[in-house]
Amino acid sequence: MQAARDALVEAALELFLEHGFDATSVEQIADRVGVSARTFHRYFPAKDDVLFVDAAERHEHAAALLAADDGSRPVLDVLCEAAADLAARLGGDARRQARRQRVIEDNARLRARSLRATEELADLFAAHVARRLGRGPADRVPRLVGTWAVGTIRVAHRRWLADPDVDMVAEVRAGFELLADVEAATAEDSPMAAPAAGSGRAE
Amino acid sequence: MQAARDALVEAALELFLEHGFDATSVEQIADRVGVSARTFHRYFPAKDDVLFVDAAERHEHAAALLAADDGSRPVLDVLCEAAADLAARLGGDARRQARRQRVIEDNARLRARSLRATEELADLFAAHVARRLGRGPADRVPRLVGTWAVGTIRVAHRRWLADPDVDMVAEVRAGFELLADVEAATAEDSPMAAPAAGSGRAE
DNA sequence: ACGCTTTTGACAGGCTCTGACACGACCTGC
DNA sequence: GCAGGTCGTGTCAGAGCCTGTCAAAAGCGT
Repeated sequence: MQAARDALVEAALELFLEHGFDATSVEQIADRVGVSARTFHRYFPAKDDVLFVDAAERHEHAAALLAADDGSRPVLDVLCEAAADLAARLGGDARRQARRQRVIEDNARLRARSLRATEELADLFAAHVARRLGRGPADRVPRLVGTWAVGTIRVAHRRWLADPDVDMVAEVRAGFELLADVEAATAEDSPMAAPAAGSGRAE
Repeated sequence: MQAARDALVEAALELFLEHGFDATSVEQIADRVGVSARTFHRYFPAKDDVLFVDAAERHEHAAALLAADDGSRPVLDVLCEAAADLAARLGGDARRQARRQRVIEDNARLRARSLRATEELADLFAAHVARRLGRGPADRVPRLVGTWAVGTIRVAHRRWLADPDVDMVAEVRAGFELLADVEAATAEDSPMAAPAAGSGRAE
């Protein structure tokens, strides 16, 4: 049942905010919804998972965006769009997201796991850059660009968490503007690996 | 006893490589060294900690490097040096490090925690950039640069893990070369936030 | 109503981590 | 020499997370 699942997420969120993540047991969450702890674990393999249900689908959406890239625009622009989309979704359901993030933010283990999710995103981005550049997904440039791109998202996210008035999408775009100068290195026909800093960027 | 502690680390590493992280219990580790499980937990609050003992001191060293910055060189150069130093240490004790990393790499939870450590490093870098630029440590530019810098380290690290022949230090320097174009934005006297990059395109 | 599948609950067990208490070794000052 | 402190360690107990297994119950098509 999707309803029970949602109820569990909601109950968990409330309890986590009320007593803290570690201080609330799976049993308490299950009790509040009226199911057994075993049932909780059938929906969510681990207690943590109740907080990370939507990350997966956000990533799928980003992957779809990247897959739809027809190659008509610079790679960085495509990444920027995907990043902005992710940011919009992250900030979207603001009420729930904010609560969720507050729980995650003050628990080292959860923060770690959240970072893990962004690393997967970085791999996704890297794979796309690699595709566009005709290189391996583990090559230096794709990996770096992918990492920098999601780093930009994460910074926007953290700034938004600290101050809800921040416009995450604008933050992401601003970040990519700052990053945009490496563009020359990611152009399809550039010498690319060329570490010669002097490389004319304005081609 | 430092000896017992080291012995525990060593035994844990062996067992983890042999049976996997989850499949080895604290008791097994303790048994191999000849102490009780309770003693293990006295040295290491959690089983995971046995793998992350040295990260802290690496970070302290990086912090010291940054603190020694006299401001005579561009910030990015300073970050690059600190990053290269970290890379050298990461690749240093190669035998042990490599085993350690192999264990971490094929376990999602440990990967996550490892990322958490690099996030702390990002904050360290961001704080230094902020100091140099006279801005707040949570401001956009410092955070972004810090994040990108440690992202660069992480990419170098991952590439080294995948292929031990990769020179991590060179990898880091190459990464910073690619990133170096944002340098203008981090110069002390630049308009900095100015998103008006010369790049004609965007949005 | 009859089976089939899915969902749920109950019980059992293994593991991690923490807390409380005891024992011995090793100082230290009287 | 000896009382008292501390430090490392062991033992025991307990809470909590997670998993496996089995059985009951609830949908659902026929």
